[in-house]
Amino acid sequence: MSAVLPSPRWQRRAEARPQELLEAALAVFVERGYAATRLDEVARRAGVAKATLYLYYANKLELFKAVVRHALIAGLDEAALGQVEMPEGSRARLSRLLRLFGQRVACSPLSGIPKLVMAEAGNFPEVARFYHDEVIRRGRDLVTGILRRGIETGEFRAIDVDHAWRAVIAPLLLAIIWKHSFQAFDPEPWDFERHLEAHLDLLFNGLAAAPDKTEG
Amino acid sequence: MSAVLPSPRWQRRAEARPQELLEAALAVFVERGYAATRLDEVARRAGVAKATLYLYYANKLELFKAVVRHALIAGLDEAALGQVEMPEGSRARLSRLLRLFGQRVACSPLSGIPKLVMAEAGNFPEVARFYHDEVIRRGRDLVTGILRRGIETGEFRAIDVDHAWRAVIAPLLLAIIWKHSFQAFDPEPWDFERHLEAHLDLLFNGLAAAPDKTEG
Amino acid sequence: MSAVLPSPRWQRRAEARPQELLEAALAVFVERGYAATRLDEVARRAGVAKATLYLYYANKLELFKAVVRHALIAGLDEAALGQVEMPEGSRARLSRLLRLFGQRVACSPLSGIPKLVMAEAGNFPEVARFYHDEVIRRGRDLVTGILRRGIETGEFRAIDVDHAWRAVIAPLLLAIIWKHSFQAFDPEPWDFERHLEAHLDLLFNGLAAAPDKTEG
Amino acid sequence: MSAVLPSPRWQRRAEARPQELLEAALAVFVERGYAATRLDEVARRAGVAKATLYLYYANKLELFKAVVRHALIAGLDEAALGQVEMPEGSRARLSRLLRLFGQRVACSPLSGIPKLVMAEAGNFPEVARFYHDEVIRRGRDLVTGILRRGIETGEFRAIDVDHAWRAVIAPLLLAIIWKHSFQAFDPEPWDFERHLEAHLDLLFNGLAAAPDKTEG
DNA sequence: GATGAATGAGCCTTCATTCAT
DNA sequence: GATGAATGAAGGCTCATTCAT
Repeated sequence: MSAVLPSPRWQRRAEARPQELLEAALAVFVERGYAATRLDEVARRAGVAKATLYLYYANKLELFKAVVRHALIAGLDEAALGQVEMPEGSRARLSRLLRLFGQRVACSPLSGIPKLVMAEAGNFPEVARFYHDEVIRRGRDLVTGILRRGIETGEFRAIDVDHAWRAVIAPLLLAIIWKHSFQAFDPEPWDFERHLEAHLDLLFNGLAAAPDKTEG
Repeated sequence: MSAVLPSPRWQRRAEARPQELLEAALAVFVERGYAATRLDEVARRAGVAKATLYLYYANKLELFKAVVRHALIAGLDEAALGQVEMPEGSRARLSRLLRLFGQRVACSPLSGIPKLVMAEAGNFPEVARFYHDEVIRRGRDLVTGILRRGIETGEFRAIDVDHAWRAVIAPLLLAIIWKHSFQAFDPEPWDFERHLEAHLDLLFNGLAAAPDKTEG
Repeated sequence: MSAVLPSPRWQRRAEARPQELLEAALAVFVERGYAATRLDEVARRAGVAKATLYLYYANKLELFKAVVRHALIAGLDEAALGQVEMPEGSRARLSRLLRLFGQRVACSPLSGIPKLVMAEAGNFPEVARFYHDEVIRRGRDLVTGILRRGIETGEFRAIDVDHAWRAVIAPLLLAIIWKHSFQAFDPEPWDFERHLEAHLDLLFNGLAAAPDKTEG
Repeated sequence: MSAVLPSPRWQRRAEARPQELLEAALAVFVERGYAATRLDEVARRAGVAKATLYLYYANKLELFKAVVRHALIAGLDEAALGQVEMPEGSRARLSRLLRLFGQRVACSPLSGIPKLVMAEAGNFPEVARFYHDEVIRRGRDLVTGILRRGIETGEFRAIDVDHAWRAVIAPLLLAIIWKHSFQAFDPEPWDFERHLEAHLDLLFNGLAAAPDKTEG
């Protein structure tokens, strides 16, 4: 029978389409940011006509929201991988966590997602809330968990965990921003490894339980 | 009666104008970001015609540069000058610098500028280059200068200054991002002071020249 | 009743559009010149939105080029082809070429294009270069080709072809200028035919291979 | 009496300012053409503020008219110098006239005026009429006078003087157009001398009274 | 369902012109 | 009279969105 039917000019891909559109959109949003993303380009990369986007998403904003939701779910699964417990010391555990994040996120195309969120969160509270509640909270819990355990075991000094966790994470996020925003203008090539080592060096010395140090 | 006086169509304010324009522009850039800032709106807020902007600044980019110079670079140069004059130790010096940045930038509306730049640098290479060359470089030089001096005097350990400076700054930039993107969704109120203290605590312990600490 | 039919907001005319746009553009360019032509007006005359122009032509310059190609270059190429096919003498050939140009260009609205180019070339180097490279070169090649052939066959004197070709063409261009600039103020009606005859008369006598004529 | 009356406005205009303004304006109009001339630039070259222009000329158009009037009067006086009669033959006379025009106008900055007029006449009938009546008519009379005399004396063939005069002048005008519009895009340097020689060669051969020549 | 074609609203920038001093 | 300062009206171009097929 099918031999009789004229082959349609396009194929019905209602199933696969949304996925493909989201992936193309993610790529462009990550590269360009929200405002600078042209739906023309998204469509081109997805291999469809621009109008086709509107069959699936009401407008640019809805597409953006769908992209972030979709991408963050993937990102969360990725993050979950890093959570397997190992019977190591707190220091090794923290080290492993940060290195893992470096490999899996900061040094991969995935880094586009936190970058995108940091860049656009201000304009899209929904996105910000989602990311805060689902991603950041988990990351924070991981870090504070390790810190607290390290303090209990005496490996770390008794620091203000609820505020210090950001200082632990900050250099990794800065690395992501640097890579996406300024790397191109820095004459020296970007060396994430040494950047991370410098941070860990400072961090572990800063965390280390030691005799006494007075305030500055 | 005043009703008789013909209200002039416009006022001549050559002296005050640049200031007023910069202030209006700062406000709009901070609220909307670079790309989304409409010169129409800047002009409206400054109470002038759009064309008047072009009497003082050649184009949008130049206006932005002027805003950044006025709002950030002036402060940085001031800070650099202040640095030389104080006969303090490196630790106090670094502490003072970071606290100053916290007060003057991170906790003020000015924080909108680094936020904006981080968000949109990817789309506006000229903006990114300018910020990198004019602002970041100044900040980096201040920090690395203090670190190097501290190492020379023996206050600090011999760390990898060229890579560690970002770790010193990162928590402040993260604070800015946090404030603009996620603060609203955090049940706990944002306490920059304690955040900074936690960072300084870690940092100075991490920097402190001390007996022996082995790698992790 | 026809009143019930919803009149479509626009019509889809992918086939006919380019032609229509070019015709509208030609008319406006001829009436107003290059700089003074508003794309708004071109669009209005073509019955489309301004943005529609950009579906077919990247910008004003490209639109202009397309107009010139459509209106002039096609004719020149046609003329060049015709040249090869005719078994006439060089004199008849030159005569035919100039008469053709007279009919097709000088005496038609198309004359607006050379006029416009001559008038505005100084301000739009790209326009000038395009016209020089695409139109003038073609015209020059046609003329010099005929002249050289005529000299070879002995029909014409051995003149300085590389400099004389402009003298062959000049009266035709002057005719165009006259028509567009001064015709209206000349009490005598403009008689292109006789003007051309006077030129050809002078020209062919000037070209004719003849006994001896001494210098002046 | 005049000492008592306040000096009328028009008297002030007869002083130095208008001259300077006109000269500056001439230079810019010649360089840029009418539409592309910026009053800003005219003012800058004249060393006055833009608003000052409006004290002397109601608007851009009036300034343009004044410039053309002023410049062409000077040009005509210049041209009149060449009219002194000499006891030469018609051929030498015509040769001298064209060479003189070449030197004094085509190869001098004055060429900007005919160019300007040819370019903008279509849009400014007043200018066109003025130029036609005052300049072109004189040029035509000079040329036709020489031609008629040459025919009478038997030096020239009996040609259609009333139509041929344009063919005599055309190459010179084309030279002016070429210089201003296309010279820059021609790889070969512009050689006015040879261009003129080629024209005169053709012209005098075409004019020469000679045995018999058949068909055109 | 899919898309090529079309558009309206808007933005940055320019410039002749006018006002206030 | 002279001018620095200001502006209104455009113009070229872009792009999210919608329609006709």
